[in-house]
Amino acid sequence: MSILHELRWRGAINQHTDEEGLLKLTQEKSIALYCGIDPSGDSMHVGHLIPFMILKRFQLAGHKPVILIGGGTGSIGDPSGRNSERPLQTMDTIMENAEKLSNQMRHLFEAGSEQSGIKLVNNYDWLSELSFLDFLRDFGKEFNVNTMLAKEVVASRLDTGISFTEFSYQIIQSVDFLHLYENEGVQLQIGGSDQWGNITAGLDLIRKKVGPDANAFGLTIPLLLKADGTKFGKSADGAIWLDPEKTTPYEFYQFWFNQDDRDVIKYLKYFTFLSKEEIDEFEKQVETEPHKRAAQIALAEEMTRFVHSQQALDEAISISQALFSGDIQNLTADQIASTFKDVPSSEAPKEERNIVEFLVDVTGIEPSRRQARQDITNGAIRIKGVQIKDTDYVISEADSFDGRFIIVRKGKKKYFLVHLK
RNA sequence: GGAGGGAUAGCGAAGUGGCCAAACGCGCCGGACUGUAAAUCCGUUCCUUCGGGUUCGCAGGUUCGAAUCCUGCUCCCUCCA
Repeated sequence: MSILHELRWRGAINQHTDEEGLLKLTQEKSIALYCGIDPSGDSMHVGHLIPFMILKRFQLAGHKPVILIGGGTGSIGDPSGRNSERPLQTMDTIMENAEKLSNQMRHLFEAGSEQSGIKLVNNYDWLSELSFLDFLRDFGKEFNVNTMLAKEVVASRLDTGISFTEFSYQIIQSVDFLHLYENEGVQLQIGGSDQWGNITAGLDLIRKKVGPDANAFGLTIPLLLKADGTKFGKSADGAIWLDPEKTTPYEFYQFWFNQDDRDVIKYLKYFTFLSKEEIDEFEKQVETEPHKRAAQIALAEEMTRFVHSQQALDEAISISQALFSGDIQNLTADQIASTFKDVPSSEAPKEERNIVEFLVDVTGIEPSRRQARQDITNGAIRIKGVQIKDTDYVISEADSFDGRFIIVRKGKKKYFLVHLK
């Protein structure tokens, strides 16, 4: 199965330029291709992962991926997918974010494979050297404002307004594509479906600068929606981050574990490197014995191992088993210290405390006394596995493990670890 | 520049002098069922020392009493120039 056929089977192709040509090219030789990310945040989240998983598939199929960190474009702000102007970030922040994203990329693309062949570039390196006059003379002349205005991203902003800075974004990204085409031999750019306009702008520029022999392509990936129609990867409390400091491996594991039956096969295709045969098998299992959650387990395991590590996965599994098997009473403090390190935690002084104060003032587990009392009355709060329904209950050392930890469970699935100091 | 319409809890949206801490829907948080799923059903959803306190764009005013009436201000939408 060729890489393009595989991507099609995985449902990962939204649109692309010249299908025939691209198919021919990718089958004939090993090509270089790129995908960019702007350092507007200090970590990727699972949504960002999508195009990069595709990049990785190209890599596995023998092609050469180039990852572009947009230190330059990030300082401008991509108007794609936005209905209002982005606030500019300081260069310090951008540089810091770029560094963090680079590290994440290295971790994802290099860990595990001894010779990765991955190339990481930062467009700040060439964009920052471009003078304003050179920009206008060398590139501005190739862009027709009418065409730029017609791009959906810009057109949708015409009534609310768009700054010249963001308007110019498509030119800047085009310069990147041209630069990589000329210097790195990059012939294909991939990205989310909102990048189509930017990608085609780049192709136009390449054709104008290089001439009719230019052989470059673009490919976009569909917007991933959940079965209930909402955006993938955003929970109520925010994005699921790849940075273990922001989303612990345990929470990350749980995120994938809890995916809807209707979505899980789609995600296996999108995010994992399991073969068609394996995924077909999971698809059958979801139909015949959904309660076993084989597909969700596979997804959670593959993703946690890929993004974090085998060790992080083992820990996530053992925390999950301890928590969801129910009886945590019998664990020792040492077991807790080693197993529960990824559960959201806080610190508390070692003293007796009313349960409401403990949940609100000491640990911040509950946002208000009213909410705390409500949850307690509803039977949603368990300390050391024991349901507490009395709002006057006093937490004491007897509720802890060896006077070192207190484990609070709120609702069915949320656990909190409190370190006693 | 002129004429109207609007701003209500996380969101949408009722309410046009007291019965309004504010209907209803969505979302959130709990609970039941289950498979740590979906759908469905139930409860809760400003804060509180449970006495009460602070809310309906912002600032004043009228009134025993204002989300509701009056004045000014800010922002948004529609029509005319």
